[in-house]
Amino acid sequence: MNKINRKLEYALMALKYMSQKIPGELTSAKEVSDSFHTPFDATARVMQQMAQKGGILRAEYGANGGYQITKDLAKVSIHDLVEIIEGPTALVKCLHKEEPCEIQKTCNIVSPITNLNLKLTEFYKSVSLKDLLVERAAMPAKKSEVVVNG
Amino acid sequence: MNKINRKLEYALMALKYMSQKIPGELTSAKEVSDSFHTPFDATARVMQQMAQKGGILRAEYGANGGYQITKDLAKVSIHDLVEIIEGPTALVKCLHKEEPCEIQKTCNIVSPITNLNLKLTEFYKSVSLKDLLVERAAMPAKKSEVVVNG
DNA sequence: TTAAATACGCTAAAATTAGGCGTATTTCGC
DNA sequence: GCGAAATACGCCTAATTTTAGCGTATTTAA
Repeated sequence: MNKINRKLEYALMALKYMSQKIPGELTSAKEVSDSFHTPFDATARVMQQMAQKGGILRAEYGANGGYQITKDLAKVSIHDLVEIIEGPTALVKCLHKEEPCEIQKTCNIVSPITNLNLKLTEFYKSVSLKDLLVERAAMPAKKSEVVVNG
Repeated sequence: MNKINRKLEYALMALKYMSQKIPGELTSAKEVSDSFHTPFDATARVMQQMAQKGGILRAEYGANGGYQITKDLAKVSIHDLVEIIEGPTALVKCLHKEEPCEIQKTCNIVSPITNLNLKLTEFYKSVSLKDLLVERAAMPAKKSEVVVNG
């Protein structure tokens, strides 16, 4: 469990790359895929998603077009990004109703899993993209309390 | 990301089931798979792993054999269990050396991912199987601080 | 008008997960 | 002693998910 997939990696790489540019400068998907030797299509797609679904980026069409960070990365959590890239997140499918599990009638761990899922979501919401990606010289560690028992 | 796999589900179901029995009573894999309608082989396998690799369970051979919880579930974390069931855990493969990634030379997110991986591991280590599985009537919530920035 | 860029649906390949089969070993009960 | 029931475990196949690529439409600068 807990493996990061390629799309999320590409998204993080692009965001970090873009966050190091001077604000307002455009970055094309090709520029990112060339810089890191990531597959163009997949790289382009996650940048599209961040522009379309999340509004983290703004797209400029046409030749010389590209993307630009529009949201304050301190206000976007890793949880937000994951939902943009992967859609609704949950430890198990049965937690977002779509698919009732075939053993649900007898399942004895719905409550524990639900609880763990909640705590994990809290954790991911507590980590901003700025925390994660942006280098900060000497900033005091901010603590986020995560309640383990509920 | 963060999806729980079947093996881990079966392990948790078995552990919760067993934790509700009177201490010392044996539970066979068949009993668990019958109770929850989980596939026998997969269910048996995770119970074997918990006995062999982790020492959470003790196996008794032969007819009327079965398993018994031997470790204090308060002292086994969900992180421990995941490693027993899935082996070494990491957000990305390149963190346990085995497989160097093909884009590693240019990768700009090794440090962020490493950091996130560390915090996530801390989180999972802070949740014991007792916290997760055992019903406790009126126990005050214990807080575990997880430092988000490092 | 052409080139470079975003936008996106569709399909195929690759990797991972899940399940099942076969067999060996242990031990209880008859 | 024998058969049944249980753990132990290697191996193989099917199913699912992930990953990548192709094709095409649209937008805009030069």
